[in-house]
Amino acid sequence: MNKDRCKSEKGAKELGEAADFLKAISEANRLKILCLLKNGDLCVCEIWRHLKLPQNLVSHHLKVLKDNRLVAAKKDGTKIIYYLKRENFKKQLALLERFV
Amino acid sequence: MNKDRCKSEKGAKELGEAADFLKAISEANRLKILCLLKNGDLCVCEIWRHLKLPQNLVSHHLKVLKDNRLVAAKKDGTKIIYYLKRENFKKQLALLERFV
DNA sequence: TTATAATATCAATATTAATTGATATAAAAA
DNA sequence: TTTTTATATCAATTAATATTGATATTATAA
Repeated sequence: MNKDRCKSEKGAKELGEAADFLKAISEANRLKILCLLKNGDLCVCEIWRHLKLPQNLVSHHLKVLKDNRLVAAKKDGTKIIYYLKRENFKKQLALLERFV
Repeated sequence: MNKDRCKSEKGAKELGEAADFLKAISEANRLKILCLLKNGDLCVCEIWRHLKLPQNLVSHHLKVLKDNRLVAAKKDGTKIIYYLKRENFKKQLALLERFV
């Protein structure tokens, strides 16, 4: 069984979710953000410093990651600290592995 | 060491490659093609039958996968049989794991 | 040889995503 | 209170990708 996962209806939905996850991480700058956050939480200005992109573009990429629940943010005074949502990341990876 | 992979020059190049790989597989129909091919090699017309997309669009998606060396094709009479390049797939996955 | 089946390519359009520039918000510092 | 710092949002533009329709190619079958 499970041989036809990619043909079933349920499979089609999960396959779409897996594709969404992949879209979220398939951009070099976002991949770099994830990579940076692996080594510790960072505020936007630090991420911005590493990426060498306009600040609003960094905000945009962070939003994509946040909308996909791969990162989350917490307030620290005037700064916003971003951190990895490792468990969601793993969950998505596990879903992906059912297809490829 | 390796703590700063995502900050180095070399890291940047590999990160771009990882992103390309992810782009190639981050489309639901292509993901489905990969999934179908896991269960065995298929000619275009069979893939086409499963995907329910126009034939030329299927050809397009196959080309994207082929350009990224995730699948390859061999001739069998009038048919073209596509098959997974498992070793390349694994290689790309391994590269990805260095970042995330 | 002509017709058909299987596949690819090409140009045009549509859709989606990234980038830019300007502006808004909120907290902290002066 | 005014200014500055940190961040987000919004609208406009550009760039990338997917989709469509038409046509080319190649091998086989009639």
